[in-house]
Formats: sequence, C-alpha cells, structure tokens
Amino acid sequence: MRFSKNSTYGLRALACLAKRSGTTPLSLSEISKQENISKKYLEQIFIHLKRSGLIKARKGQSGGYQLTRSPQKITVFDIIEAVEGRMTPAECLSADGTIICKNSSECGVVPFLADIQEIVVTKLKNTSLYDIEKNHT
Amino acid sequence: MRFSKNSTYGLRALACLAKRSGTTPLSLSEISKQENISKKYLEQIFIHLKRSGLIKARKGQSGGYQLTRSPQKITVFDIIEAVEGRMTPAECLSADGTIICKNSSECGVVPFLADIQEIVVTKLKNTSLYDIEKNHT
DNA sequence: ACTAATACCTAGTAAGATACTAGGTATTAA
DNA sequence: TTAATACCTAGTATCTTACTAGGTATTAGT
Repeated sequence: MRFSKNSTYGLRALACLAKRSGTTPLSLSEISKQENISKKYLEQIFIHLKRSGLIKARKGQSGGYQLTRSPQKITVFDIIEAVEGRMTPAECLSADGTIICKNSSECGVVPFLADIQEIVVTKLKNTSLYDIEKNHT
Repeated sequence: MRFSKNSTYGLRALACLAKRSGTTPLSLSEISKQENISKKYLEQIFIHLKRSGLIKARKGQSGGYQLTRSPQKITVFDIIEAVEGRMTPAECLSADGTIICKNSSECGVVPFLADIQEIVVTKLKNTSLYDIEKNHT
C-alpha cells in the first residue's frame, strides 16, 4: 500500500509548475534540477500528464510546460489518475468501487476494501495542487 | 496504491478462522478449499501470521489453526502488518509518519502523503476481524 | 538561415517485488 | 503405525518499477 514514484514525481513536478502559475513555461531541465529527478524519467511522466490535459507545452528555446488550469482546480486525484491509470485497492474491485470478484462471493473483505478505496479517493479529490504547494513554503 | 494479494489472502483466511472462533482448529487444506487459494502459498502467509502471534497451531491429524484472540480484538492493521511488514505510503516516510526525506526539504508532497497514511492506518486500526466477518453473511 | 534548446517519440533494460511451487522434516491424533 | 497436519528452506516465472538510449520535430533567439 504505497504510492509509486511516478505519482510522487508527478506531484512534485506539478507543484513546481503551480509555483510559477501564470508566468513563463518551465522546462523539464529546470524541474529535473530543482527536484533532483532524472530528466528522461520525467519525460515519460509528462507524456501522461499532457495526454490527460493537465498541462500544455511550448516547444523550442525558452519553451517548457504550464498548467492548463489554476492550481486550485487541479486535484491530486487528477494527477495520480493521469500518471498511474485508475487506482483500485484490489483486483476484485473496479475503479468505481463495483465488486467484480468471481470466487468467494460471500467475502467480507471486498466491501472493506471498497471502503478504503472511497476514503482515499475522497481525500485525493479534496486536495488540490494549491494545497500541496502552499504546504511547502 | 493497492493491497497485495498477501494482504487480501491473509484477511480472507483469518476471516475463515474468525467464523469458527471458539471451536476446533481449521486446517490449511480446508481454508485453501474454501477460499480457493493455493495451500502452499497460504503456508507462507501463515508463517508470518503465526510469528506475529495472531494465530496458534496444532500439528497432527485434525490439527490446524486458531485465533489467539477474539475476532473483535484483532484489527485489520494487525493482520496487514503481520503479513506485509510496516506500511508506508512513500519512501520518504517512516512507519510512524516521520519524514525521512533527504532532497527537496521544501516538498509539500510529503506532508500530504503523511495525511493519507494516517487516514488509512486509522481505518485499518478501527476495523476488526469481526467487522470483516459480519459483512459477509 | 542557423543554432541551440526544447518537447516529443519509441524502444529498450536492470533490479526488485510479487505470486507461486517443490520437496522435504517434525509432530500428533486416530 | 499411519495419515494428516504444521513447519521449513529454497527455489522460479512473471510482472512491475524505475530508469536509460537514441533518436525526430519544433521553435526562439541570433
């Protein structure tokens, strides 16, 4: 039960963008330096973030990335889902909490896992990039 | 962000024991059949559960396992910790929530992860085997 | 127009975790 | 004595994670 590095890297990187929200784009090289994360690895993560529409890019010199929305309007859930795909706490649960278990239909564990799922997702959805960023100062 | 099979198998297996709490021991073969989990695999999990003192065993014919406490007094946290070791939501957090991050000391992500950790752990500690078991009926 | 800096793309790969298996020994009830 | 059980050590195949390599496309500044 742990968040992957992809998720934490993604969060940290977008927190950097949030810090400069409204100004010029921030390049991967700079983020990489600031956060001490491999640039090549960040690239992979940013592909997902871009595809999910959370960030936009400008190519060329003095190019880089910017958030498409204000930090208040981007939730941690958005970011983790973009980077990681849908999160489920066990195989026998779908992302919306539906139980898709075959064997042991009389299993009390699954509803419990669904509970956990809901609790965590709620927290993720109620935390914005702004919240993350204002923590740091 | 997902529980391992070890955890869910452990929970399901102990839920079986909880169901028969106070009666005769239940053997791995039976649990394996009931829950459709490989017996050999369950063996591995039960080694950890035994070492952590959640269950006791009786060898020989008509032997098997029993809980050492009532289902009300065994929490999901106990079980997952036994099976999985200490749970932390990210590398930079210790099990008690302390931040052990080296780089990026000004990182707002870590306190957030600590929050998640606390929320999940609280839920795990507030849910007993009895709660799991009564769900199933 | 040229150059350097950037995003963007595809394909890897090493190490570790996960899930599971094999083949035994020790103990005990019937 | 036997069969059923727990208990133990050592594997191993597959998947995931984290990360790297080597390119092409685009653009700002000169």
